[in-house]
Amino acid sequence: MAHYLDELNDVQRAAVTTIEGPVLVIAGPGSGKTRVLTYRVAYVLEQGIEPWRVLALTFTNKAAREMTERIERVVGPRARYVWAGTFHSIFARILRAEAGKIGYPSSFSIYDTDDTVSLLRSIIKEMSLDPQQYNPNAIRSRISLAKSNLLTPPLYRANDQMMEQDRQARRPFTADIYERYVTRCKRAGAMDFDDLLLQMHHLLRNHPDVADKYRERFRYLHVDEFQDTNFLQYAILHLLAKYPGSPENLFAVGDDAQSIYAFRGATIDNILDFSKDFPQLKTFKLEQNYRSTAHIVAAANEIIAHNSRQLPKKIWTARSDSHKIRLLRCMTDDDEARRVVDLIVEQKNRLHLRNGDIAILYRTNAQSRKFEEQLRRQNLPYRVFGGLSFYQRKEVKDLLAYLRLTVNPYDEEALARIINYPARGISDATLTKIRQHAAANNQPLWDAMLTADLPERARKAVLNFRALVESWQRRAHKESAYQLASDIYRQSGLLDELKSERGTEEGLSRLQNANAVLDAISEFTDNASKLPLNEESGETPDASLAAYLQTVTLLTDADMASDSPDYITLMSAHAAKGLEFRSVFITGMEEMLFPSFFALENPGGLDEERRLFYVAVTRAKELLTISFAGVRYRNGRLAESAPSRFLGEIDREHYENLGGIGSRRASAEPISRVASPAASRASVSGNFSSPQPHQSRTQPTAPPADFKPSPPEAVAPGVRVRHLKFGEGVVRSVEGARENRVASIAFQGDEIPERRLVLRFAKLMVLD
DNA sequence: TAGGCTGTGGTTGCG
DNA sequence: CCACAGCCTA
Repeated sequence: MAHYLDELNDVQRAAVTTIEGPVLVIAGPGSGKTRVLTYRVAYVLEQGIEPWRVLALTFTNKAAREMTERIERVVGPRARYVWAGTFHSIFARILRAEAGKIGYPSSFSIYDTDDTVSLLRSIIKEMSLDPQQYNPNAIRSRISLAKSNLLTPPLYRANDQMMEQDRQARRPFTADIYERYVTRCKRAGAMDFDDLLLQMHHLLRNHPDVADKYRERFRYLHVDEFQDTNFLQYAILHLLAKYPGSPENLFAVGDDAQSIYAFRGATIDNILDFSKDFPQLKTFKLEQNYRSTAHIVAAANEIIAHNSRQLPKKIWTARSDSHKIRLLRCMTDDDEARRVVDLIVEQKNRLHLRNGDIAILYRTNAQSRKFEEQLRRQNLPYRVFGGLSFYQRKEVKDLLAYLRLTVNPYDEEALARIINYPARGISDATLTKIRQHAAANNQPLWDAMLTADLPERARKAVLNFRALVESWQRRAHKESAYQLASDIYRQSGLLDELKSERGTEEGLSRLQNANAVLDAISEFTDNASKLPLNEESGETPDASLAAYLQTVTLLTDADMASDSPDYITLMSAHAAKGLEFRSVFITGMEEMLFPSFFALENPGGLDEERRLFYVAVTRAKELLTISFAGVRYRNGRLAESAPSRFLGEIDREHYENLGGIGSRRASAEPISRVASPAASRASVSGNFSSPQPHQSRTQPTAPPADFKPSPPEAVAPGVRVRHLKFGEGVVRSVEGARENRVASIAFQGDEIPERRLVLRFAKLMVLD
């Protein structure tokens, strides 16, 4: 038996060595999922299977790359010929080769979300619909939902449920927008992200010769993060794996408890359908967690037990040494950021954590700002993930639009973006005329540029621009992508435009970003010449500009190499999936934020939020800190908030402290110090209110009978008050109005001279 | 034609 | 509060 198999436990090894027939691995957090997937591919290769017969579909490019690297370590450079990538990148590659069969140019454009939205915006405008009512983003997700469920425009119209939903949302013309959108994408030779899947499905479905070819090629199919696949993705897998005479070698790894993309169309039904469609299915459950210590694993189990629909499993860990979960009850979001960062400093000093061991997680990206401010104050290096991606920056998109137009002149989003940027005398009015002309004659903008009736000056400018692009097009097949791209960069005027703004910090960074695109193209051409696509067919390496563009559109920020290796990670809980850190801070654990306001309105939304919390908690290896604030800015308004119901779903034995505001004393002591259960119970003050009915175990202790909270209005400067936790004190001052009133109170024997309590939130009893 | 100003809307997010 | 779209003005 190969050496690497010795690194696996019994269940893992059984899964890895079952290489014939359908296999489902239910892999709990930290259970060695990546290792199983990697070794399984290695094992298949060791049986003498050619690497190009192995397909491995992952959720992110990063996961694919990591997997390839790890396989390579086991089996050597052969690993590079494995078809490992995301659904989108693998299918883009196949579609590029087969584009002619489905009526697309092989250099088709890929529309990203911004392109899609901007196209929808123009369609909505052309149709004279109200953009308020027909919110382009809402329409976009609608179309995405349709495509993910194989609903083409005619099927959409015939679907009573979809049509009724549109009527109820007062968007009855959604189907018409959808139809136009599809026509326009086709005319532009463009596919959006969903099309990469949908067209792949069409290709396999309607072209038996193509289907045979890829079924023959891919004898071993692997899917990572199976719980996050949607109906369409599953349908494609089904086409590839289920046919007469198929070996049905489909190996799927996932965890229903970590499904957090239902809002995007992912469906747990895929896991259930899997066993129906493939009756030979063998299922393995990986339940041992190698990542986290005991309290973290136990807390995670308790959280997920509150969900109704899930596959039964019990995650356990052999690691008993364990810190308890630390709670930070904070006054405001500013206070929260300060205390989280203070605690990070303390953890670094006391436990010798590196920055890279630490992550701050939050529900919404907007929460990152306050943490950034505090981290800067402490001079701690950090990196924020999410938000505006590199590839969404204006200067990057502008340059890419020039390149796209060169490769595919019918790409209307690219054309509209740069036809007059930098300014070259083609006004909005001119573009509108070209658009109207194109619409009237049902022809692409590129052709309409020649035939539209324009005033002489505008006409000249348009023809000049067209000639410039044509000069690049003629070179596209002959020259290297890099040479051509750098000429386009200069000749388009984009370089000069960016150079003229490099005086400011922002302008300089824009110039650098655009330059970075050229560096990336240079790197791409180098790499492509090193690695043939396919050793079997002898396909030549594709270093063309078109190939680069189809890759780059599918990249995200997470795929960029980092220059500073040791930084604190700031990201949304979603983005943290698949990662692990020694110390994790989950912040903003408040009702209406986590769980989000939105989730509470949708059926199943609460369960999905709970799974998200489960994912966040299980990122922590040793230290888990959860914070929440009584008051935070939301949409410019100061809003109060209650602790998240999810906090009450964890048994208090796993908490080091309960809402321990002001426990400066405690924080000076080792975190491993275990608070006595009695002390913990006593310190919980009735704020763990939970709307969930089935939580008797974690109901808060009632306050003493002689404690009657006074109305907030009764609290005024000078009066003596009692607080359940801090004891007696004197009110020094009161600021703010109504629900935002905050009192500064000096409590007897308190190490903090004055505490600021939000009156709507704090329970205070006036004593005189 | 470009920049400034006002109004509006605002989860989560892989490709 | 903050980002952005669309409108208006110089």
